[in-house]
Amino acid sequence: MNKVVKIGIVEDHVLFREGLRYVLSANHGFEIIMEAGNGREFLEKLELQQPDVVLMDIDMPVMNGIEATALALQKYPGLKIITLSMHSDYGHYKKMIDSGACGFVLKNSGVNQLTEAIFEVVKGNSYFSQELLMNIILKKETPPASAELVRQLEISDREMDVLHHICQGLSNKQIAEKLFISIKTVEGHKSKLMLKTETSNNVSLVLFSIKNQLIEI
Amino acid sequence: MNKVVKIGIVEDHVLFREGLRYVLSANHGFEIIMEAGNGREFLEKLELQQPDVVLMDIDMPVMNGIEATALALQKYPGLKIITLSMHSDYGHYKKMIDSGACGFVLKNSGVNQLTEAIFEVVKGNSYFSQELLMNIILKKETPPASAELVRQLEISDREMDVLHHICQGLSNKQIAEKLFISIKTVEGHKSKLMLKTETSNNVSLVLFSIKNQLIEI
DNA sequence: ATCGGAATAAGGGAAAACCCTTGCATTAAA
DNA sequence: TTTAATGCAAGGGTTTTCCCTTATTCCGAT
Repeated sequence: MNKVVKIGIVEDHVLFREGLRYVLSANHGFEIIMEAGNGREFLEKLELQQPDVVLMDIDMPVMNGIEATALALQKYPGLKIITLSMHSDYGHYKKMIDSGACGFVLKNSGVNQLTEAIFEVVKGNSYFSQELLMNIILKKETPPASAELVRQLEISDREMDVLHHICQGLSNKQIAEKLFISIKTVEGHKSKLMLKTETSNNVSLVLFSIKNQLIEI
Repeated sequence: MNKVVKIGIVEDHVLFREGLRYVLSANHGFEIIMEAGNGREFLEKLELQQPDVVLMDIDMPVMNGIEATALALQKYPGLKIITLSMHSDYGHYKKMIDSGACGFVLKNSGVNQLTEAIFEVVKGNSYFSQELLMNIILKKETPPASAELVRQLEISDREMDVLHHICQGLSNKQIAEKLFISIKTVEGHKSKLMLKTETSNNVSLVLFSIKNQLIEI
């Protein structure tokens, strides 16, 4: 299986496209058989000839890469489409995956990565730039420093105890029994918590705690 | 910069360790200069000689890889530690990152990946197995199909209306005013919701809704 | 046409939550 | 040592929620 990989480039920036053609041509395993400046143009040219692998930009005029990918795969399910974008956020990643792309390489990656991505998808695997994946994971991590917030709001240890129990869905009575204090005391702590978090009832207090990662759910 | 990379292996399964030594030795750029069966043993041997790169298992007797990594880097900050584990979940990933590991390769990966990881960390980069990262991202995606669940629980449209308002932190009274119905009706819907979701109060109902993605927060 | 079931709406009374206030102990400042 | 501040605990009274029951409408089935 050492035949030449036929590649299509869909990218609106002419200079970038030319650079891409140049660096990929250096590899004798690749042959660029098609170029398009937007999704619509790509779909038209796709009727004439089908590449093995398509390098697809996302942001393009007339028709973007997300639509183009979905439509192209509808007609030619065997196509391997690698997203080539500068966006490394989850939204773009998700949309391209949903459209059927089997790879995602960032524009600021080296040629090596792109080359590897092409080889991987030809083999039937998927390839996603490490940088992209790590970026997504990092962004998904808890943004606010919860311990920090607890200090800022001046929530005491005992109040945190009560808060944890509230966020388990326990009633004041149940919490009182668990902590060996009266219901009234639980209510007292809860009132303080609602004051400090500027919430008005049980639910909004729990929502605040979840949103600000004061508790785990 | 073409000198031989000195490698340490910390892994409690002897067979796996031997296999690892064998496949890595095939590469003349690598030299295995140390092996240890657990974190404690590794730290002791580390006093005698320091590898460039350490392949570190997580689950080990006496001292696990998380502790060992943190302690080793405390004393030898220049060490490059690559986690070598079968666990591809976020928890293990996070703990090893926090301990200071600069790479993570799954045990069921090929030698190529491990080799690349070693080269990358030697260059000062980090390396994380694509499989691991994708697994983390996939697991973080909303698991249950919420629309499905709504149908399963036979939650009516009106009940969903009420649920949405409850999950905004509104009181029954406020919801009643918004929906132009009496408080009693709101309570009725809420009771039905609690029955269907098997929850016992406002908070547990909200928690259930969040966990099962019935609502957005 | 009528019957049964489900969704919607609402009432009464009991239980729980909420709000305000007080007492007490510990700690820090005057 | 007194004073002030803070966290914890709890009571009284009002409001809200919870639970059980009932009425009405709509709709599909007999």
